[in-house]
Amino acid sequence: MTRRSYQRLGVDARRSALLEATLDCLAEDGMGGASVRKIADRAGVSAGLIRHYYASKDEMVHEAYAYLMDNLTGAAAGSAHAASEGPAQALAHFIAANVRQPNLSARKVSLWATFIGRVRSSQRYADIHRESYREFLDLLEELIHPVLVQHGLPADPAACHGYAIALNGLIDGLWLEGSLGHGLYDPARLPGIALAAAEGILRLPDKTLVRAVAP
Amino acid sequence: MTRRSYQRLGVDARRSALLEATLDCLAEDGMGGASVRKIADRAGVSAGLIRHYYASKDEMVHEAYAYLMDNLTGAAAGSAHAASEGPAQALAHFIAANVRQPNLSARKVSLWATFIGRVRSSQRYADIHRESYREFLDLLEELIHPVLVQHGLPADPAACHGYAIALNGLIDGLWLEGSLGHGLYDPARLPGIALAAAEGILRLPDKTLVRAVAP
DNA sequence: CGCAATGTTGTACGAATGTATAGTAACGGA
DNA sequence: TCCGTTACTATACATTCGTACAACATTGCG
Repeated sequence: MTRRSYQRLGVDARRSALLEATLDCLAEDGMGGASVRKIADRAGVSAGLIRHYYASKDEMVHEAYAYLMDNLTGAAAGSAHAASEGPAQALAHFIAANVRQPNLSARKVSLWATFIGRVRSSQRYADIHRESYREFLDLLEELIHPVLVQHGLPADPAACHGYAIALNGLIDGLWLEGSLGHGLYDPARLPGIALAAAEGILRLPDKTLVRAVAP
Repeated sequence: MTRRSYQRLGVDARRSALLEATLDCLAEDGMGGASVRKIADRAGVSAGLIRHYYASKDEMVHEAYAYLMDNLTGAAAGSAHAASEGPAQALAHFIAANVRQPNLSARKVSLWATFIGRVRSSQRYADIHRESYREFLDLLEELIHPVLVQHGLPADPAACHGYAIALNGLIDGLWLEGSLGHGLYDPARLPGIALAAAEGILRLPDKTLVRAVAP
């Protein structure tokens, strides 16, 4: 019997390769169809290797969830940070980045939904969800506050928190439906819709945010 | 060998019992853990019976998805219809109903997410999703239009459609995060947050919607 | 009351699942 | 160059999966 030749990889490289393969399989087949054999196949390794890096399949899937959420929030936060010509610009870019590629992605929303479906029944998933949600909410609150101050609007912590919750809902919902691409409208309209809605929610003058993302 | 005694049920009763059991199992264990045997157990029948009513497990799960979505949209639409003291009242009640019990439910959002995760890779799921989303969007548009007219705001079809998309995003996002109950804020605040945000999105005078749901 | 129709059960079967483990080969340090 | 370490492969195993099917019991009709 001849044995497959292989290459030894560093711990980090192999682990992230396995996580990527896990996400690929989950996006394609969901929790039901993503077996260790399929994942190993996709990663180009044998099934047994998975247990060399993770105590169980469940543990690997949990890590894949955290990995995905870091990726998602990180991308949008990067957009906000890059556009530092003012508070409104930063907030506008953050919002827009969430409803545009690469965050606007059928693959990502499928993965996100698959994991969200498990939050209720597994503490591990719930912890990861709460943590990434809190991070998103905090980020949003920090972006909102200076914009309100700049326009002389009430910016007490309670108000900011409420606005952050509402904006988070808006962003999540638009990202979600836009990513699924049901064809009922053009996803290119989403940034405009999101920004106009955000202006209304925050009671900002019209076009304050819309203009901030235009070139 | 003694055989279990049983009761013959009408087609409709048995089918809906099986669908309910399917949703129960899906909410608990996700797509991966909801096996034919567990579902049959929950419904109090033997596993073989499922294939008497459905050509395959997949077909049954698909029907369970449509069943769930009908239930969700129907409940909110009922709330809007019941409160017919004016356009603002109807819209406000519709929005509030979506972020309150019984729609605000960890079980329901878990199920919804589990199904959404499969929309991308299965045409059947995609069809059901598109249909229920379109229905929701149309409903929202019909509720928005008279409110805008009443307040002398621009109410052309394009504007209404954009507003409906934004409001749908807001509602979906708040419903989602609120239902998951991460404990980061009190879900009882959600109707107020949602209505205030909706006023902003539609550029309505403050409290127009908030007052409409207060007793 | 008895019979036909069929809703329902229980078992069987092959495929696929997660995990365990023995053995092999790639790589780095001497 | 060789050797020990260990990343990695391959096989085995018990279990569970969806489905198929034959036998049975319940129900309605005559």
